Amino acid sequence: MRESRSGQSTESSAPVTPKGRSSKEALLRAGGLVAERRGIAGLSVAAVTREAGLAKATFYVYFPDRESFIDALHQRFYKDVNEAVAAAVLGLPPGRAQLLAAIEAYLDVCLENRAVKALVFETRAQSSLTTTMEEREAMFVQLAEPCTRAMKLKPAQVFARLAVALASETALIEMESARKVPGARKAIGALLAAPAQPHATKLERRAH
Amino acid sequence: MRESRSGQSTESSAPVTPKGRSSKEALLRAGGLVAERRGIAGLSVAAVTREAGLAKATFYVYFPDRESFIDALHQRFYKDVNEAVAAAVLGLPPGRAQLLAAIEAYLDVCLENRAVKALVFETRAQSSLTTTMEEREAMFVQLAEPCTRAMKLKPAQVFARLAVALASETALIEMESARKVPGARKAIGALLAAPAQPHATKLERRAH
DNA sequence: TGTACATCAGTGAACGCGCGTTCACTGATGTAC
DNA sequence: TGTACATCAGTGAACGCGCGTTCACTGATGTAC
Repeated sequence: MRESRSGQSTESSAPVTPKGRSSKEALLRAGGLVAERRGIAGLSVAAVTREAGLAKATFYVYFPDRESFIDALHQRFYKDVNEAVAAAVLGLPPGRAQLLAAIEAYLDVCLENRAVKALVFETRAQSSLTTTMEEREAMFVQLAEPCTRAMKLKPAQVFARLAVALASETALIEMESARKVPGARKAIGALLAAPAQPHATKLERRAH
Repeated sequence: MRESRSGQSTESSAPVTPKGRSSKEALLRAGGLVAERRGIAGLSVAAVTREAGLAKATFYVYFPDRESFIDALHQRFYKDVNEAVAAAVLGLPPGRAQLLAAIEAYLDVCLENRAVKALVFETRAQSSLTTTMEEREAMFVQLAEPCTRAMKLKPAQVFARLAVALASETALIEMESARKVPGARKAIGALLAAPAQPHATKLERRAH
């Protein structure tokens, strides 16, 4: 509403000293740990500040309320993903190769941000999404759609959503074993290799 | 812990009169409505009883606690799914046709139980799953695995999970538009038509 | 060097609120004699 | 037919609890003169 200087609505006030910055950082890091252990329902202000070793009231020095804090965690994750994906697809034209490269980059970032990815997955299901959070969610599909379109998969948007779902499920598989699962990554490639011929579903290819 | 007679831990005590049965039914139906509107976090005892037009205390006549109630909703949904899927795959051998038939049946049940399906999707992400709920969740993958195995998709379990993820995402798509989305159903068929040849991911098929 | 002041980080204690749950109780219905 | 009793459904009011949030305040640091 007010936010005179920065314009970032997820921050109560930006810290100006190094100590302040590190406290805010500590809160966000603690948020990741708590989210991993207790999920979104357990992501209380009390739990986060306890984990960070700060007083509850300190939380409100850096974030206007709980929702903004969750949004900030969300935002961070997507910033990481965006950068990694952008770097990975650099120079690749929309199509299967670009889509798979983007998914690979996404999976790598998920592995580095296990805690937050879990939170993202939870948040997705709930109606408690901020408008900005919903927009970030839709981003993936928007990014994938030109690829499915170039692959002549119709309807392109539906295939884009399904591709994102495959990536998301694979991220979960990898989170469970806490490492890359090449079999799963290859599986995505195999499924997305299907030619979109209308009669494909009625044909048996291998079995004579 | 005790539960002398029925052995069903999700019920505080089974109603014996028709009136009692209808009250319990009203609570479960109200639970579905509230879950659809407010999600799992909004599925409070107060909200459910308000919706059902009963006193809060009445809730505890039929359910030992809130968790058991959610579990009961969960259980109902899976019972419906199980029956529909079992009927749909009757006589079909494990394989692509069986898998697609099962998914079709699953999607139909989801459309009839929009509220509860949303709840299931939410619950899946949270750590708050009961043991029995986790078991019900794993059921889908167990059912799909013989099919992916028969389709020579390796690793079969990974493909089974991805197939379930595709079905789940399609259920969400259909819930959003509140009706069947044939394009999405066909898309699943197209993706699951991919032959599992090891080099498939490196080949471009159509583009010369 | 000493002191007055502004700035920012940080906090203990309290607030109201809605939650899940329990309690002691009422009222209706059916059966026994 | 009348009455005593058991059974079950259902409830209003209260309970403690943990939550998010606010308040008035302290302490440390840096700068001005």
